[in-house]
Amino acid sequence: MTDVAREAGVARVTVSRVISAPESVAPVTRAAVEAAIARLGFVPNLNAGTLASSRSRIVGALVPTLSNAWFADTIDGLSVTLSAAGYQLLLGQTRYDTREEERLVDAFIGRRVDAMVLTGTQHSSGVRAKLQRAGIPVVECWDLSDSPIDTVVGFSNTAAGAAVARHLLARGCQRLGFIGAQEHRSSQRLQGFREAAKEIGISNVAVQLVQPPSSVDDGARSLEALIAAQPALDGLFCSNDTLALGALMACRHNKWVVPQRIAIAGFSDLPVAAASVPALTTVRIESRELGERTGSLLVQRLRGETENSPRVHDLGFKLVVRESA
Amino acid sequence: MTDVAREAGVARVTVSRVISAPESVAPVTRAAVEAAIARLGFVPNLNAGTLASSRSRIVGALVPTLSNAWFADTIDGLSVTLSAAGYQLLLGQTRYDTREEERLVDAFIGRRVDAMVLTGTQHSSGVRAKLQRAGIPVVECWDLSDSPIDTVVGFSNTAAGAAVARHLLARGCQRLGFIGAQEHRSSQRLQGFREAAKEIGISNVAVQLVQPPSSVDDGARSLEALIAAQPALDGLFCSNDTLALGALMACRHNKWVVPQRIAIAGFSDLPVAAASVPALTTVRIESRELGERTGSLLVQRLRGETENSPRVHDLGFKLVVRESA
DNA sequence: ATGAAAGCGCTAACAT
DNA sequence: ATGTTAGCGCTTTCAT
Repeated sequence: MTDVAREAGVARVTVSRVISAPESVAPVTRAAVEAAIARLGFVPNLNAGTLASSRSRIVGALVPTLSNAWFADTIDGLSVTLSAAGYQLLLGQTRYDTREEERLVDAFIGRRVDAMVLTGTQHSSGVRAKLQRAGIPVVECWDLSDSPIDTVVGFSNTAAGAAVARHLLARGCQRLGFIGAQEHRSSQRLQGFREAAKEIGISNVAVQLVQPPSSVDDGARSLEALIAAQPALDGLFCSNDTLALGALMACRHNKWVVPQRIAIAGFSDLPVAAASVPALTTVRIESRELGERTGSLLVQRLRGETENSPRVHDLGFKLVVRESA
Repeated sequence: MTDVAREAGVARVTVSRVISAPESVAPVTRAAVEAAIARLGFVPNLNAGTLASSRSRIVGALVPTLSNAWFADTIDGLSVTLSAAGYQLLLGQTRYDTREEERLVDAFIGRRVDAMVLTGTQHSSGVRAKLQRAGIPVVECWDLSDSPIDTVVGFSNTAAGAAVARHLLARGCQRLGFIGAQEHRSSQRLQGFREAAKEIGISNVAVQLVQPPSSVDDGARSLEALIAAQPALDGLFCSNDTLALGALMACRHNKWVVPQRIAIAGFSDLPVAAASVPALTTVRIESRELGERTGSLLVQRLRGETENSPRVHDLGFKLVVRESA
């Protein structure tokens, strides 16, 4: 930068201003500086800027894994929104591990991110404390919460689970099953599913849990296990579409006709859900919008447009009834 | 840090050493410093460290979009590998746009990333020049190249396309079609596909191109357009599984029996490819491994283990023959 | 509209 | 094994 200043015959601050607040510099001066920048191929060191200004223009985001299309879509939406506003995205994967989440939060705070995005609303007290102490905007997404760290953008996983149960029961299912990953949002869906089933007197749900991240094979194996234990099963809720697709595959292998023999519902509405045979009934989550909304909320906050926006943003969900249930 | 030093009764450097090279500090001193760090809840400012040492421990990665599961998987593998080695991942999406790629490269260099990962081997001269000038390790992935910027980790897209053509021809297809996204790697696959077809005298390939990122619907619509123009089409190559799944969907709607009426092959082997009906013949790319390999190569380089490793790493591909072709 | 001075919080290089 | 000094490349604040 000193070089650019010398080349343009101005002080270093002026170069700095041309970069971060061009309109505060006289057009002639600005042109000279810009020419010098171009001539020297100068790329400002943003870390030095961060150090001096204590604003990094980096947002940190944590997801369990990118291998699940729904989280990848959320990050896609987030990344586009942030990028358009001049923010960079630092990404971490927790692998559904609390200790890893805490480690990453530390690392990101060490980098002085301007804001953090977390997946889910269950976090260790360490994470909550560190984030609070950092004093930066935090968005938790993919669920709702009564005690958000700061802001929440999501939907009610229990309500979604309940909606699926009501649908299966309405179409006449009597013996319900559930296949889900061992993680919090999946448990919430199960809880809602159970409560709604109980309301009409069905208190027995056959449950099969798998280690996240869940695979198509997990879904197939789990359904076979479920049917082995409970041959009369006629209604199945899978906590995500990947598992549901696997369950459909198991049905084809075993000639269990869907939805007659057994009705199956998934969760999240992957693009392939509509293309499966039979087409998958599922709960649509607008994963990408979730990320976009998170991003624009954060950008507003960071711009200081502190409009007293609510702490909880419920984006809802939608039961998409196709052929499988 | 000054606070920690005072609290522990040592100089600031000592605190610095406890953090970055603990073994160079006497156990007693170290314990005192660690206690002080814990007491004050001190989180070192990594940007200051970057500025002073000119090592950021950040790797920048650029993909066209995360909404394609194959790229998301590559980033997943990359992220895990880098994270284990103490590196953070700065992520950007180019949206298949060269200008956006260049903008992001600038932004990442400005952040003084220690290394860069790019998708594909076609980049503007500006990008090449900037990266060269930055003097950092660069890995281009998802293709091979004769003139890599630095290192390449991928496979031959043309060879993969040729393999698909040979397979379709071997099973008796006579009138070939291709559906692909308008982007370079897809074109490479088409090129290989065409060349292999020509070798046995078939020089006519009906082509339908779509704007990336490609969707299931794109695949369905494209096949219908293709068949409208060329009713005798009996062999189809889709440049990715998403498009192929859409094509299968169109076949079901129109009662075109697969593979008898028309054989269909996809690309990348998404988990759902095996679950589709009929099961999709495709080319398996180990997307996740591709990211892991990229990460470990980079970590080696950054550690200075400059072992004269080759510049081009061909991870290959595998034709997976299922039911659809 | 432009500049001078000071300092952000670390690490490198050289002592001791 | 620990400390001293200098400086990384910016932005801030206050002048002019």
